[in-house]
Order: sequence, then structure tokens, then C-alpha cells
Amino acid sequence: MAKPRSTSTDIARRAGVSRATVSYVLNGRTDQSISPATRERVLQAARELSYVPNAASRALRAGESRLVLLINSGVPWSTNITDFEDELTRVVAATGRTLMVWRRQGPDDLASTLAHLEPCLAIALNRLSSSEAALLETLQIPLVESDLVAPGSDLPARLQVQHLVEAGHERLAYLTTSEESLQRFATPRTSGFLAACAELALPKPRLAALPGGMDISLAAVTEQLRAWLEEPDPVTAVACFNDFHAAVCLAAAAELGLWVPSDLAVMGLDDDIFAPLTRPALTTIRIDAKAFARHLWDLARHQLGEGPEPEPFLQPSHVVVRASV
Amino acid sequence: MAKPRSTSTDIARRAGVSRATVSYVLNGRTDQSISPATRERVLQAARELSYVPNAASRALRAGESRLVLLINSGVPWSTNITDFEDELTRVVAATGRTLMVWRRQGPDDLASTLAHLEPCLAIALNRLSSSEAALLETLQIPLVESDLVAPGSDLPARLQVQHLVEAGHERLAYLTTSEESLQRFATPRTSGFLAACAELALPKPRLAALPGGMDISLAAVTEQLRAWLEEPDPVTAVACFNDFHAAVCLAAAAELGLWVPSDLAVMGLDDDIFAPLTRPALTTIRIDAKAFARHLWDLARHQLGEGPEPEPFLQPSHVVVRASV
DNA sequence: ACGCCTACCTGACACGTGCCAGTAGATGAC
DNA sequence: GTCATCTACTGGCACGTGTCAGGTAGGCGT
Repeated sequence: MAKPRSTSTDIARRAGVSRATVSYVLNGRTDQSISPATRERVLQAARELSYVPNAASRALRAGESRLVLLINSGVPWSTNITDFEDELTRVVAATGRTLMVWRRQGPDDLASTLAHLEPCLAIALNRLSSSEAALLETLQIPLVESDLVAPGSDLPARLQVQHLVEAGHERLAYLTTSEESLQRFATPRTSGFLAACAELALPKPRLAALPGGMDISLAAVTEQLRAWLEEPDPVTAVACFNDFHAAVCLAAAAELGLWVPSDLAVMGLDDDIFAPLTRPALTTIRIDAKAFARHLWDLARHQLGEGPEPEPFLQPSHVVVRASV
Repeated sequence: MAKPRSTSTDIARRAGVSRATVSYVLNGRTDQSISPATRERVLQAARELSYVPNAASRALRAGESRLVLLINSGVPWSTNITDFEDELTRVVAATGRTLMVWRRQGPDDLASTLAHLEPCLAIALNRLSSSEAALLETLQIPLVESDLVAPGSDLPARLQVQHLVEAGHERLAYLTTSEESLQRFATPRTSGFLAACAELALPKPRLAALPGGMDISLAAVTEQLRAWLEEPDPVTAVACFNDFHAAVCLAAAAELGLWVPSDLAVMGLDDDIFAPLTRPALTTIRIDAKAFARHLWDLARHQLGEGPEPEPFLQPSHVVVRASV
């Protein structure tokens, strides 16, 4: 009952060799010559005692852990974030490391977290405060911020414009969010939308931002839609920051008795799980979140000095045509 | 440059005291008397060197870490899982520990993960394989399985029945899932549904299970609905395993040209983010995921010998009335 | 018999921390 | 003056691992 877990010393004793030999065998070192008989005895003993090396001790001795910390401070759950985390977990594991997801609550929690666990690298999905960045700096933990992908993050919005124009629309509106934690995604998308409109010489596009959270008010969106449609040159299509915004937009259109897409086209972004189920089903942009995860990991490995600097990332994304445009 | 991070030895040297004194001061031990002057000198030195204790070393010395591992293998829980993880993170942090979320990919990954990080407790949202459980046993890591909440997990489905009956329905159907990883939730809900029907002496309820994933076929659900409606005593209301199933159900009803709720009532479960946005807006059950997190943590603390055995958990949940019933 | 080489293995240190046991000096009681 | 008590501190061990320099035994050539 509850005998303490076995250590390499136990194995050594049982196999009748020294601890050093055990370490050499279990770590498969090729520069040390171990006789096959001894090797087998050690492995056998390890199996019998179901030995698992102590993680803390290893990390202490090695001077660094094999843990990667993903700092996710309230990025709203969606199909994409799940895909992203799964893929990142996979590629990190492929290099003999382990990815841990930490849901940051307050801005001051990082210190106590790092007192419990020392990652060899941190990946942040949101911008960290300067004190947090300083802390990582002090601990000499490299940091990769998803910021770095900015080069391609306006692409999805450009695709929205392109698709709407191909469908015959010219007077467009963009519905975005003013939620702080989403600005990292929202800002480049809005610029991409505006830039694409300008490049195609479209009439001046309309813009509106909804407050954050799930408290998006249907009434407010309905009013916004009504305003856009009552202008002299009424909007004929609305591109949205994400599928959730688009779904609210569809609901608002229904409130106003509008037919989508004939009276108004609505386009989402994310291809979220519910996108095929709205009425009409949402035409949207699918972003390859897994490719994004792989790119972020390439950046991380470069930072760890294990790989070349990756090519600039062009967010792979494509239009998913359904019925709302 | 890039001087190695400072250790307690550095602090001791700088403050002109021994390392033991530093340890006593920084750990705020009250059973050791330290003069205020010395204490201040130590704290000052620690601040100047921005000292952060080494996590690995601490864990090694203490014999156990302050990490709690949440094993989440792809639970597609949507909004609720976010609430759950946030609340669990909060309550775990309140006891001076840190919660890490690990997204298990394959059934064999646990060993390599535990080689990198040794939690003082594991919480599993899905059933673990027996080899995984054995591994935790060997490492003497206590395990809390969300299984344990079974007592209350049939409640949400009972609430669905109750609400449908209050709305005047008697001939009910239940749409559930056959996806393996969801059976933990699906099984008690289905039994709850059937039990509630039996207790209220309703006509024999219908049952159907959809295959898992997001590949739920609208056509298949449409066919099922048609079958239920063509029977001699046609179904008048469908309760669903979750909101996603309910949304598919709404779409299928639209395909058949049915009006919801007059021709058919549809009830979801989860109050997912998109529930207010379906047409008609989904009447559903809201489960208090945060309360669930707190209860799980109470169980965990009991297992750690830090608290009393918590009361049996009655899943706090209530009906969110919208338009689909 | 001697030195040398190789194959195989071991003793001992270091990583950074927490804490027990012990010590030097001051204070007080008789 | 002596002994006990208290304050304020320190020396050193232990946690479990990886690794390096060294050690031993046997074989081989001369």
C-alpha cells in the first residue's frame, strides 16, 4: 500500500549496477558502452518497478523544462481555437515537448503561475502587459506573440470584399467589434476591408462596431441596419467580423422583414460550428487555424534556435459559399 | 549580457546573510525570528535582483508540485467549457495552485506529458483508459473524474420534459448523439428524459441518436423528423442533447416547411452562444458550468485531504425560455 | 613481466531549494 | 558568577537526476 514511487536508485539496486549506469541505459546514450546483458537487466528492473523519472528533478538538472506555455486570456471559444490548440499540441509534442494551456484570469497572475511551472517558451494569443513581458524577460523565457502574423491577418477581410463584389455588390458595410481583447484580430481585418474597398474603387463603405461579450443587442444591430438601408445609397451587403456577428445580423434582418440574400447579403468569418445552421446558411470565410498553429510553432522554434526563420505567413483562407450572399 | 537568473544564493550574498535566512524571509515563516532590519535587507535584495524562485527545484524539494492538470480530450462544450475552465482556474488559484489545461490527443500521450510535468492532482473530463489510470496510480497522482457528478446529470433532461409538458406537449421525442466522447453526458440525459416521461405517464417517447462530429447530416435529421411526424400519434416536440443538435433540428423543420413552435416544438440544452440567434430563437436549458467547476474542485480538495466530502451535486440548471417551444 | 589499450562500469558533483539542528551572543534569574 | 532562556542567525543535508572524470579487469603485443 502506497509505497513511495521508485527512483533510479531503486532500479540500480535491483539490477545490481550503479545509478550512473541506469541513467545511461534509460537515456539510450550511445557514447557509453554498456554490455547487452547489463542493459537488459536494467530495462527489466525499470519495467518491474514501473519506473517513471521525476519531472521536477529532470528539469532542475537540465536547467530548463520541456514545457511550452500557451497563454490564452479569454479568447472566446470557437471551432477555430479548438483546431488551433489541437494542432499546436500536436506539433509541440512532435519535438518532444508538451503544450499546456493556461487561461489567464487577471494581469497579475503570471508571476504565481511561473512560480509553479517554468516553461521553456511562452506563446501568447493576446498582447501581454509590459510587466508580464518583463517577467518573462527576467526568467529568460522566450516569448512568441501571435502579433507577429500581422502580415496576413487582413487577408480574410479582403476575401470578404472580393466575394461580395463578385456577387454584384458595391455598397458595403462592415460590422466589427469594439471588445478590447479582440482588437488584435479586429484592427487588421477592418483595415483589410477598407483597403480592399479602396483598391476596387467602391463607394465609401460604412462601418459600425458592436460592444463586446455576448450581450450584443439585437435591437442595436437592427437599428444600425435600418439606418444603413435608409440612406440615399443604401447598403446591399454587410461583411462581419465573425460568424457570431453575422448571425446577429441575420436575426436583425429577419426583424426588419428583409430577405437574405436578395434584400441584403450577409457574410461571416470563421466558418464556426453553427454557420451551416443559420437561416439562410451563412456564407463565410474559413481560416486554416491549423496552418496558423504550425506557423506559430515555426516561429517559436526559430526563436529557440532550432530552425530557420519561417517565411512570412499569408493566412490561408477561402470562401465557404452557402446561402447568405 | 544575458546573465543567468539570480538564485537565493545571490540574494544571500547581496544581503550579507545566509541562504537559510533568505529562505525564511521569503517564505514568511513565523516560527523563525528574523530582525526587521535583516528582513528588509533581504526583501530589498530580492527586489533588486528581481528574484523568482526556481519552480523545478521547489517541486523537487517539496516532493510535490502545486500544479493541477485538467485533462480535456476534445470536449466540444462550447460556451460552457470556457466558463467551466475559467471558474476552475479561479478556484484552483485561490488555494495557491495553478490549473493547466492539457488537450490530450492520443491515448498514449499521458506518459510523455507526465515526464515533463508532475501535477499534484489530475482532473479528467473524459474517462481515461485503464492504462492511463494505472499510470497516475503509479505516480500516486490523485484523479478526479467528472463522472462523479452523475447524481445530478440527468436533471437538465428532466427539466426539458417538464417544460415541454407545461407547454402542453405529451408526445415527445429525444434527439441524442452516439459520439463516444459524449456518452458520459448523453447517457444520463437520455435516462433522465425517459424517467421523467415515465413518471408523468406520457405516451411512449421516441428516441434517435445522431453520429458524432460536425458531420451531422441535415438530410438524416430531416428524414427522422418526417418519420416521427408520419406515425399514427405524431410527435409534437423534440428535446435535444444540446443546442447544436437543436439547431440542426430547427433547420430540418424548416426544410419540411414546418412552423416552430406551432407545428413542432424544439428544445435545446446548453444555452450556447448561438441559441438566441436561431430562427426562432432557441428555448433551452442553461447549466451553471461555474457551479460545476466549484463542485469538482470541492471533490478534488476532499481527495487531497483538505476539505470535507462535498454534498451530492444537483446540477443547477434552469429553463431559458425563448421562442422555439 | 611489463605497459598499453579497450570495454565496462562507478563515485562524486551539481542543479536550487526548504528546513533541521546547532551556535554565538545577549538577557535575565538566582 | 553561573546557568537557563531567548533572539538571530548559519552550516549542511536532502530531494532525484544527468554527466564527467576516473577506475578496474581483462586482453594483447613485446
